[in-house]
Amino acid sequence: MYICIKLISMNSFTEENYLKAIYKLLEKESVVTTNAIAEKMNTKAASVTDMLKKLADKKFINYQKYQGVSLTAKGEKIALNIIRKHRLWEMFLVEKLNFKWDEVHDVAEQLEHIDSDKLIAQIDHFLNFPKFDPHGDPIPDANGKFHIQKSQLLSELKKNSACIMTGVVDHSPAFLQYLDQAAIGLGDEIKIKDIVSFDKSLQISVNKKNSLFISNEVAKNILVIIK
Amino acid sequence: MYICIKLISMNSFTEENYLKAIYKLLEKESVVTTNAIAEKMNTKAASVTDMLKKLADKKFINYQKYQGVSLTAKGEKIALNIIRKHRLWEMFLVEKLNFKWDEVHDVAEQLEHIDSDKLIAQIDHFLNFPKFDPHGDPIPDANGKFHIQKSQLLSELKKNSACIMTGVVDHSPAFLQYLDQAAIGLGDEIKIKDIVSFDKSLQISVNKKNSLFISNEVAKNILVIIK
DNA sequence: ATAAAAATTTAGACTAGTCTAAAAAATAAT
DNA sequence: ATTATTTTTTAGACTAGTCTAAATTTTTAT
Repeated sequence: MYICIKLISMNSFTEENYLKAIYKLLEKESVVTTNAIAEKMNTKAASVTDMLKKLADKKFINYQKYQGVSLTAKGEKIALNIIRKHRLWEMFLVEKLNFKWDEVHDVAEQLEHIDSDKLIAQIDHFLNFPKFDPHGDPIPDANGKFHIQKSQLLSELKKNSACIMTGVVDHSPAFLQYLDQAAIGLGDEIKIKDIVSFDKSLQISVNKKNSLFISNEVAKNILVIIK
Repeated sequence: MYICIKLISMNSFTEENYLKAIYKLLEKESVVTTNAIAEKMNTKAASVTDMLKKLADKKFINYQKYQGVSLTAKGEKIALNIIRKHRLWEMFLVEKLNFKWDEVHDVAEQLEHIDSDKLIAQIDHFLNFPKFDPHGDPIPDANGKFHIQKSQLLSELKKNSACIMTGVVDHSPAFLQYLDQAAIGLGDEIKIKDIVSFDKSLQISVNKKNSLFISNEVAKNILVIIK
C-alpha cells in the first residue's frame, strides 16, 4: 500500500526563467546560443552552460556542447505555462487593479512563478478567458495551445476597413504612453476613414467616436484583426 | 554627484519566513527559542542558529547566544508587512476567486512574498480595505498598525444581543466546513434569540433569516464584535 | 589551409541555505 | 553540588546558482 503525495518536481524560479528565455529566443531565431541566453538572463556564459547541463539532465532541453539548444516537448510545456501565467497576471493587473500597460511587467515577472493550478484557472475565469494580454500578445491555453486569429499591421489595411486592435509591435513606454494619450487601446474598434496619399498617414475613428490622424509610423506598430 | 537606485535590500523569502515565524511565536510566548523556531519552520536547530546570526547582523532581531530572540522594530515591521500581504491575499482569494476558507493558506504563503507596494495597495482597495481576513484574523495597515475593535466569544453574549462575526478560534478544516454547511460566515449578523438553559446551546438567526441551533462548544469558537 | 578571433566550456571559488555529528552551555535531578 | 539531560551552538559538508580566469572548440579571415 503506497501513499502518493504531490511530488511533481517543483521547478525552481531560475529554471523556469531559463526555459522562458529559451522559448522567446526560439521565436526569433532557429538556433539559440549560450551567449544569447546569457544576455537575455543578465548573466554570464559560464553560468548559462552550467544551467544548460542541468536542464538537459532533466530532459527539458536538447543540448550538445557548442551546438546550441532547443526545447523538448516537456520544456516547451513548462515555458508556455509560465508565459500563460505572466500574460494572465498582466491582464489582471491592467483590467482589475488599474495598472498601466507599462507598469505591469516587473510584478508579472514575480507572479508568473506562483504555483497553483486553481489560482490561475480562477484568474482566467475572473477575466472572462482573455485571448490576448494588455500588450496584445496571445495567451496560450492550459495545454499550451494558442487560439489565434492572425493579426496584421494597421498600416497594411485599405481605406474603409474596420478592425479590432489586438496588440503593438513596439512595446516601449514612449509608444504605449502615446497610445494612452490618443485613447487607442486594446480591443478598440478602429475604422480607416481615409489614407492620406502624401505621407500615408491615416485618418481613423476609434470605437465609432473620436476621429484622429495617426502617422504611418504609428500604424506600422499597431496590430489588428480584421472585423 | 551620486545616483540613488532602488537598492532597498530586498529580503529573501527565507528571511521573511523566519521573521514571520518569530513574530507569531512572540504572540504566544514572551521568549522565543531556537527549537521553537526550528519546529515552526520545519527545519533543524543548527539551521536556525545560522539564520539567527544573519538576521541579527541585519538588525532584524535581538539575539544573544543561548538566550532566545526578539524582534527589533525593523524586524517587526517586515514581519507585519508579510502578515498584511498574506491576509489580504487570503481575503482576495475567498472574496474574488471562489476559494474556500480552507484552501487559501498554501497559495497565500507564496503570494505574501510578492514585492510590489502598488500591487498590495490596489488589492487592499479592490477589497474595500478589509479589517479581517477570511479566518477573522486582523489585517494590519501599511504601517503595521491594527485597528481592532476587540472581538469576544459568541458564547459570552447575553440573550437578544446582536453581533457581527469576525473570526474563529478553531481554524481546523472540520470546523470551517461545519460553518460553511451551517451558512455562518465572516461579516454575518448573528442575533441570539435564545439560550437553552439545559446545555447552554444557542438559538440564533443569521443575517435576520435562517434560524438555527448551535452548541455551546461551537459558540465558544466563534469570534464576534457587538453591534 | 592555417592563423586569428569569437564563442563556449571547464576548473575552481564564492554565497545562501541546509544538514549531521560533535562540542558547549543551560537546566533539571538527585 | 555535582551528575544527567536537554538545548543550543560550532564544525564541516552538501546543493543551487553564480562568478572569474583559463582552456577548448568553432568560426572567420586571410
